[in-house]
Amino acid sequence: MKLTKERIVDAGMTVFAEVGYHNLSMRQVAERLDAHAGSLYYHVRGKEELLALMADRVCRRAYDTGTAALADLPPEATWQDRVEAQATALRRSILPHPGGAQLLAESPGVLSPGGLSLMERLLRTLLDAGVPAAHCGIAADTLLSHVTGFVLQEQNQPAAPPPVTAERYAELCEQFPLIMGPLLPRLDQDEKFRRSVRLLCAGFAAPA
Amino acid sequence: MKLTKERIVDAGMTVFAEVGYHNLSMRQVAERLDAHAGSLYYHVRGKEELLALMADRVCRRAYDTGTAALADLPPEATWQDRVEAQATALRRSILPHPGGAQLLAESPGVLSPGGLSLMERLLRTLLDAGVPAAHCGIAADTLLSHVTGFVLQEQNQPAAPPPVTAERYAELCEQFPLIMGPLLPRLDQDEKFRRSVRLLCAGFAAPA
DNA sequence: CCCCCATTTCCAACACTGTTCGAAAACCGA
DNA sequence: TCGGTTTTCGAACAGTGTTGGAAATGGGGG
Repeated sequence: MKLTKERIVDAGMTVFAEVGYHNLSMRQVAERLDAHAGSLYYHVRGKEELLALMADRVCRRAYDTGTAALADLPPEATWQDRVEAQATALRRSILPHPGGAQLLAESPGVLSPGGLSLMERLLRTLLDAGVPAAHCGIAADTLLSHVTGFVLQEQNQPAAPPPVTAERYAELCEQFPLIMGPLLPRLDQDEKFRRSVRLLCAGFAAPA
Repeated sequence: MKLTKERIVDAGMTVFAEVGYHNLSMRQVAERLDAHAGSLYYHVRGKEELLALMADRVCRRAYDTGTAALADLPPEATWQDRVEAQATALRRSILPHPGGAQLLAESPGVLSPGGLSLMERLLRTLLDAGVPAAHCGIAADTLLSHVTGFVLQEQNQPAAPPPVTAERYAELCEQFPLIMGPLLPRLDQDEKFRRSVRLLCAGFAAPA
């Protein structure tokens, strides 16, 4: 079948979902299309452009699932709920692809059409909510970069934390009492994300 | 001169500052030490470990410059000032290395000694400030991931924005009126960063 | 039909990467 | 000086992104 920019990005996305960001190679993408690596370069300037297109696609998917999530919201939902819905839609779109946060991070995220759509809708929600107009720009920007930053840490956390000896543990408790102490509740990532978004929203609503 | 983990990390940092994250190769690091690439692997398990060590060093430097910045603060400084000082210290430590945010992003940032130090001190300032204890954990986590997220976008913004045709510009204005509109003041990055940190602080102080 | 031309694909190469491994060298105490 | 350990070399391997010239493919006009 004929090669197309669209089809290349499709193949890139499936390979991406399978092997993750770091192991994604042009040759694998080409192989999935029964083509040779060099052929891709007739349709795409280089790997960077392909990655940028894929990042844009992630943003678009996040936008679509976001509209669905917003539609499912009960009518009495607050604007914080609407913000949270968009944030989790973005997070959920990034998470299934291992290293997906890097993808969004490396390509100039918000300049693609998909990224702009996310930004625009977020600004709309904030303005409609009565958030001080002077805040809205930084607020939306902050929230988006926070989501990618959060998922970045999330995806790079080692699945199995390295074992620590008892003495090493004691040493850590002495050196970092607050971190090790009972102050940090061991929440799962979903809950941590929820709360961090609420925290941001609280900041948005604060007076200038 | 003898090869050492410490010296390897040193060489890695200088090469890193020169060529940036994406072009950093073992062979360049080795060359700077008048050694061959294979020799590094006697002292370091692989590139990942080297990068992790370098990330830790960035955090340590951020910690040190942070203590200096805190010491220079006037006594009437608010706790928001203290938080901002630490945040900008971290940002300033990442910025001079092209792609430095990726370095912190890819290695499990907060688990290294340097990262833990940053976290611990941030928790301390938040607690001393009377921030609700239930907030502090997520707050510190959020702020740190926000800084890396912010610098990530900052460093990946194309230095020269691509030229847009007049019709393309009009199309953008119609599709994204809020983004293109007068609502987003064109601030320089320093000011944007300052405000975003203030925004986060406002959220931290909000009641549960 | 056939030929020609443009679009598209192949394929071999290049320079480079991280990493491994056996051999050579350097070091150091006995 | 010997012997053993620690350290370095140097070549190799498999893989990467990317390029450019040669081959194939596809579709109109004579």
